[in-house]
Amino acid sequence: MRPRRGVAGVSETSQQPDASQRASAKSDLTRQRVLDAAAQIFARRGFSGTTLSDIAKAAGLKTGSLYYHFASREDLVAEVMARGVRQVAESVEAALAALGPEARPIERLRTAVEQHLLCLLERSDYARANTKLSSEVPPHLRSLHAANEEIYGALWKDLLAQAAAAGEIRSDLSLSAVRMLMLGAMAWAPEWYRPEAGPARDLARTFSEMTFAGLLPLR
Amino acid sequence: MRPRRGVAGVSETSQQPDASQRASAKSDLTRQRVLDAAAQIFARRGFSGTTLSDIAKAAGLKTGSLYYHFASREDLVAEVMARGVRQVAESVEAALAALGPEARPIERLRTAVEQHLLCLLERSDYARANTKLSSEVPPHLRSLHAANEEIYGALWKDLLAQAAAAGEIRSDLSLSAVRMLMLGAMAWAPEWYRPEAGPARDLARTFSEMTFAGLLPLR
DNA sequence: GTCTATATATCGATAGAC
DNA sequence: GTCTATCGATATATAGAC
Repeated sequence: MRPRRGVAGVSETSQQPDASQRASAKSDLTRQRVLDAAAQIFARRGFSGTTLSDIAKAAGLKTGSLYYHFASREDLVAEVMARGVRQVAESVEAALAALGPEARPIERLRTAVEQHLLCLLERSDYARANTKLSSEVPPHLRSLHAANEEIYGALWKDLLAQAAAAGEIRSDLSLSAVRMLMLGAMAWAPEWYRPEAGPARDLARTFSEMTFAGLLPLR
Repeated sequence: MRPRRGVAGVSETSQQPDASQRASAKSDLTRQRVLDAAAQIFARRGFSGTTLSDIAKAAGLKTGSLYYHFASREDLVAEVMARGVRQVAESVEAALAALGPEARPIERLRTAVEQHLLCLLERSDYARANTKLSSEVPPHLRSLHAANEEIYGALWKDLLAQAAAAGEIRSDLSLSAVRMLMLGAMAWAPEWYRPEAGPARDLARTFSEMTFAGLLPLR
């Protein structure tokens, strides 16, 4: 049987909260283990390079057992992707919040760039899996996922629009082209980045320097 | 039976050049049709999203017939990828040659950027297929392909190194990081670019402007 | 909840007729 | 050269024991 989900699976009127919570806790823990394994493997081998048996083995289960936790492979993929967007969004939003309300738009934009890239490179298997999966996944899953990406994309539109409105970035370039080019450069980074070549922080700095000040010699 | 390849399949001592050329021409034409169909479909649906029967159908053949022209799916993929790198390299090299020998390094670099992106966006299914496949393909194929990419990568290393040596771009940034970030931004572009949003030339201009002059207001 | 066993589908690849 | 037919491997998914 499949466990009830929603509202964290906790029955509000239960007389034995401990028992019901413990039962749900075991299921949730396994489910989490499966998701973590899936995110890690999807991030490395991509959508079609990853089978359910790969994931089950990494999570210490047999393939058939996955269907207790997920209705289908698509459902599992969709949840990994949703978590991926959410983790990046939360990372970036937290860093922006830490800047405080008096931060200038350009500083907020630079913070977003560096956090997005750091999250992708060294913080989250889910984030890496999401970017990789989003370019491989069949149209059906892609459109299911579009709404999540849209919300995060709106944050970037705002950051760029406000920087432009404040005159802190150029206004003669298409902001949507700029946004996609920046996100693209970062999305591709996990494909070639090797930690041995240097810390991710340095790469993030290089990227924001190149993006904001450009490659031409400083005047 | 498989047709002889190499030296364009033409027998130098044949008494009936017409006949032998016509025979090889038919095979070569079909082979070309298969490759074109494969490049187009791989570019759109990726490695695992594309089956041999998809390709055969698009080329007007049955699946089994593909094996007359290619020994395996891997061989077909490898040839599509090899052509992809070659087409981009030839596009860029032709544009560089057209600049003439007196062109300054920064101008050569800008030309390479714009040609690379244009080739990816609107010139070549093979180029698009190659970038998409290279991030999906199993390790075995990836290393087979590494040598081709290495050669093209060397062209970019040269362009950047010479621009830096001439003092025409900044020397305080890691050139290899810069190179990969630029190639990555362009590699991702086919994923989101829609011709309705504007000509590819404009996008190429936006990218080179952003890369060289940066997003900060012009001083 | 997880297991084993199996149904079902599909893909890459091969063999042989034409 | 292309076809039809089919083999063998592997993947997702299901059923039922424990």
